[in-house]
Amino acid sequence: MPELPEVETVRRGLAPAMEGRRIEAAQVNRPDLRWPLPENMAGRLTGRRVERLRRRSKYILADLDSGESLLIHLGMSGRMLVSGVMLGDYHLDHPAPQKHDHVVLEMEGGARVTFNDARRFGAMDLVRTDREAAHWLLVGLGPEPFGNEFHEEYLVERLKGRASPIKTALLDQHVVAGLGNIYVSEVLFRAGIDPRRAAGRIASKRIAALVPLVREVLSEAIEAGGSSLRDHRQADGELGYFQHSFRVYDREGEPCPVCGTPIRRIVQSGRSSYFCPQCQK
DNA sequence: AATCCACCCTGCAGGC
DNA sequence: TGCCTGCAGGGTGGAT
Repeated sequence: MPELPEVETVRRGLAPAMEGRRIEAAQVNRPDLRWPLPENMAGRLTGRRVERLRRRSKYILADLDSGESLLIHLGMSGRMLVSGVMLGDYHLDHPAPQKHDHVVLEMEGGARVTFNDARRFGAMDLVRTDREAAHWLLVGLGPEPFGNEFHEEYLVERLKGRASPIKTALLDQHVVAGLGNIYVSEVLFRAGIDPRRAAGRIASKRIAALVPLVREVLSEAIEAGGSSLRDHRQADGELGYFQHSFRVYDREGEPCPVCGTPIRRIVQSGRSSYFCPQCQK
């Protein structure tokens, strides 16, 4: 369930169950997800204390007291479910094992964290924390949308001369890290930019305006606990609710919330884009 | 460097 | 409790 807001929501949901606690047992049910899992993963996790849970782009990093970090990517369908903890006034019991439960961590304190991923586009790896920036999955990533390195001049410069559509450019994790198919459509709607326009031919002022809009959309989505499409859930089983705030995504044929023109769906680089043909030029 | 697109895998909805 | 197609929030790798 993975764009930046969903991953951040998962991180926040896992933190109380994991941070400061030891992994008492680790069960690894298959040798690979999208790529092979690291050598002796269960052994390298067992007995280790999770010092911190961090997020970089769409990755979660669990820093262990061994000097390694567990790198987690949810792919398209990955979930991290917490059980055996209190949620408000009631206790979340451990569910029966599900098909596609690939990794199960039993935490000190009684919590269980289950990684379930039907499509197996997700990934896990162990990396030395002090060398994580050089990890092959992280090394080329662009700046964090909320970081200081993501600013107007940067984005204008980065997109200068690019012939690819602005939709494709913003999906490129080397340009800015963490946006995905939903939030790019939402950002471009708010910016009034047609997703088909060549990135390098859009006025600098309009490109610059994307920076605060990216932050605005992502902030609102995080605040809402992410988006729950197709039954995806937060770590505690709750549903995010930003999907109710989509202005164009997944709304083909519905009236534009601004002008009433039917929202259009097109395919770009094999993925759906949604936009208002009247408001976005 | 930029761009295109086949591919990885399973599940589900919709049409027949 | 059919069969088939298309679609799904991810990203890589090879070709051009």
